[in-house]
Amino acid sequence: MPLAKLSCPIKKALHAKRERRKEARPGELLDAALDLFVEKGFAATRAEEVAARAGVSKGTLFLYFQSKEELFKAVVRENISGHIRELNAAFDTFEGSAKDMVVQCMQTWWQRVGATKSAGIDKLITSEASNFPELASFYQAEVIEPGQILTRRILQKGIDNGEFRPLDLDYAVFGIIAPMMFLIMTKNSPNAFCSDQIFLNPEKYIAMQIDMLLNGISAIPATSHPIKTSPHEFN
Amino acid sequence: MPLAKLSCPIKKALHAKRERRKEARPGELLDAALDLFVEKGFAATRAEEVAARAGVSKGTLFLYFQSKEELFKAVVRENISGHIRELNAAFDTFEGSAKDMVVQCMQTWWQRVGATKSAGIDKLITSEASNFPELASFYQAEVIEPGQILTRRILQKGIDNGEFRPLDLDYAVFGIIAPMMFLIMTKNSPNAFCSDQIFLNPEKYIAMQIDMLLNGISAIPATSHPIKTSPHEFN
Amino acid sequence: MPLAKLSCPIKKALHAKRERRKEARPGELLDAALDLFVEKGFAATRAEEVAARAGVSKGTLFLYFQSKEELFKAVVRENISGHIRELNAAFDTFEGSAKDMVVQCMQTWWQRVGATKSAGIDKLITSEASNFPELASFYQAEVIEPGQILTRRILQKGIDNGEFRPLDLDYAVFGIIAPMMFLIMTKNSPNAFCSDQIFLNPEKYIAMQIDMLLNGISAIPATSHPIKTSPHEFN
Amino acid sequence: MPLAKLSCPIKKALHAKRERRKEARPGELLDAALDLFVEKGFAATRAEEVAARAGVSKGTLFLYFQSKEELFKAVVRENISGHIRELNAAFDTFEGSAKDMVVQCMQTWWQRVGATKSAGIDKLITSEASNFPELASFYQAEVIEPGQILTRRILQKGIDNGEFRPLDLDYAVFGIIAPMMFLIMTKNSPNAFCSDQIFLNPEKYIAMQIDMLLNGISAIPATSHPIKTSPHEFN
DNA sequence: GATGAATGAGGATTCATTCAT
DNA sequence: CATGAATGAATCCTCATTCAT
Repeated sequence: MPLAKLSCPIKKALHAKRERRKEARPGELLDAALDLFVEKGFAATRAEEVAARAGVSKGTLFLYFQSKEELFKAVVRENISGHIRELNAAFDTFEGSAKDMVVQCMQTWWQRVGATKSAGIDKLITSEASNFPELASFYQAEVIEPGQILTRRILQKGIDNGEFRPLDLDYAVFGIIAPMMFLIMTKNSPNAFCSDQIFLNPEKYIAMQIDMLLNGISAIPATSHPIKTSPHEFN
Repeated sequence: MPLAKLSCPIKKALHAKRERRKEARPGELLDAALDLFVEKGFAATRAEEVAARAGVSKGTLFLYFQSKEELFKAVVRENISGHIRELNAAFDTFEGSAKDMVVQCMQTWWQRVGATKSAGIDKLITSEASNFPELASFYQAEVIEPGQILTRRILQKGIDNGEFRPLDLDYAVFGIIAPMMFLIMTKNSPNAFCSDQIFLNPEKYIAMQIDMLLNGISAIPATSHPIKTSPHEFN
Repeated sequence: MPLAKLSCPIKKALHAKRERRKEARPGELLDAALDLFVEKGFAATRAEEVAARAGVSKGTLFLYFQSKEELFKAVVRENISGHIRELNAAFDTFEGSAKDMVVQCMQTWWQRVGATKSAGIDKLITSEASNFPELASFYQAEVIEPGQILTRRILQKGIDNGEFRPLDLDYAVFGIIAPMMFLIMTKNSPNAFCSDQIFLNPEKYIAMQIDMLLNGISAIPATSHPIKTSPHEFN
Repeated sequence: MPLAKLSCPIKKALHAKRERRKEARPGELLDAALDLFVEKGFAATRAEEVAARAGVSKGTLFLYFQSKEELFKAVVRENISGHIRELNAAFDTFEGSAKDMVVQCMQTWWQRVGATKSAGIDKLITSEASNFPELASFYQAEVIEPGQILTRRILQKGIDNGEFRPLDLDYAVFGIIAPMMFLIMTKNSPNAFCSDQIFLNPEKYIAMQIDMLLNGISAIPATSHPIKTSPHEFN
């Protein structure tokens, strides 16, 4: 009604914008929800807040998502998507050494996934997995396993061509995965890990982890270093 | 006043046997709370549920803890402070090499902290930190920083005596911390990481991580391995 | 989530017809709250009861008032501020004698304030003041002091023009205020003061009080009547 | 147990004190309850607080009083007692004039009743009457009516002997009662009436009220002063 | 009798969800 | 479709009352 009587161009612009928005609503809601779920957790995020951040009313949220739980699931499903698939495809055509591939894979993953909001999903899942078992298995199938398979392929290639020493791949994959997951956690749990003194620069962190991963920290590395319970035990 | 007016026999039957065990209550409540907080998160855990699991009534919980939040803090204090302090003390009297110390430290930490219920708290914190800023800084001061300092001491010792090559300690510490945090996450987010096929054996995982940490994965490790953006980039 | 799972016809029947009358709600709630607070006191009045009397649900009450205490304050603000201000304004333009003004003021106050539900608030305050210090000072500033100032102005005028004998105004004001407060108390504590036999007619009561106030009860009044401990003491 | 092994005199003293106390308990509880009920109201007073102030445990309170309501009733009944009866008896043997009697009665009542904790009962009743109808009628019968009868007797005597002009006693009694009730209210509702600036001296207040009651405030009192709606009305 | 630990009904408040406009 | 007023189940917490010691 306010704009009803004037048919100046601005009105059309507004309507056009609203039209476009109509299409975009679910996406805006998902974005807002992602932010808030990551920041505050599922339970502590209020539906109204999500709506407000998306610029719509509470009612509209429930127009697009049956419930807060469904919204949560949609957020996860929407964001888990094909990043890993994409990395896998890239691997198929990659020409360099396995070492380069490790470097490339970790750096690229960070740029395309870890540094984006999507990474918040990983944190979300770890927090809420037990309250949403079905989501957890979805995540398992969509992210965890493909990620492990990709990692495994890279390591296998390095072993095959003599770049890497023989490794138990079931466990070695976590040499790559663990530091990246840890980075996500620190990035997405602002108060938990990052005091003022300790603040990670992601690129430097990744570089260092790659360095340690490939070369270890020992000055004179032993190719075979059997770990056993040391004779020097803690009291 | 509630039951005051009916003094029929059924009333007595309604009351569970009232045991008076003032000394034991707080501990039982803390145990119950730890279980539930770890399992479901802070917000999703109802006060009454905690009480029920401890075998007491709602009211009794609030007899010992001013609020649910205070209960949470008490759980944290009870379960995590001291562990790191203990490890630090152990370090002071340790005789072996820095490598042995790394091995020992990671294995001992796992046995004494990581494998226990307490470790669930670490996962909890990452989820709830933003909703409880003061708790987060408490955790920061009590756990994160002491842990980093201990790790740093060990690495420094190894560098000093030539066991380890020179390292940027600010980042190298995460070579030890990250895999352990990752292990906690997987252990305490049962559905998120551990499908039926992929199930970690913690000791084996730790051994492998130590192996990679000390020796890296390269067949012919380069003592200096500058990481740079590879010429072979992903598409 | 509550009713989400049952979508049987009975569900619709459970919902009372939902009327949307945003403008009207606060007023209706304030009226209901006034009634109940006056009748039962602040603490003994349940929020849900107020809502029910206003014809809305519990939740709606908290939509308009942040808390029960805020509701209480709103009731006070709505009902008592302004009355005294109004009387003060009336005084400014009053033409008659001071005596007439006393008469007029007491009668008008009764009609406009004392006889209305608002007066129940005055009684309320005396009961709940100690539990709501900030409310008490609000009341003090908004009602008590302006009331005293008005009373004092009237008496001063009468003294100045020789209608009244010289009086210690700090205390004389209560010659007017006390009987009116007493009237409020009796009117709003139905069981406490008004048995079947003894039932006050307010207008007659006020007339009588005015008569006694202006003329006293002595047959041959002494202009100066120093009160001292009488030689005839009670045993 | 702490004192079990020493049989020094101090132990006996403690026991002796406890013995004596046992008799006094209900009285101490009633005193504590009176204080707290007057100060905070019925609902806002916690049973435990009453017990604590009486120096006993929560359980003990319910040993002597079936419920908080019964405690309240006992407090009222205990304190309403024979003050008025006493004043009535004093009147029977009083020798002085009716004027002296008014003076005496008001001053004595203040000293023996108004200034004591018992007066808190009057405030209590006005606050809680509607929640405790039975108490209200008890109060009515024990306090209000005897008080009015006494007042009436005094006034009647003054009229009979020509000291007072003819009065409608049904209303004139409140010329004496109202200021006293008002005084009680102000004294027992600390925050409601007494700001820093306005603080009543009871004796001075009573003297002034007596002065006004007996003599009025007019400079030239008219024995007959018919109150009617003045031609000068407030706007 | 006295104690105070334990109980649980009750009440304030929140917030996901509904639905009249 | 969009809105936001209205709803009421759910949850934290209090405190009168009970009862084992």
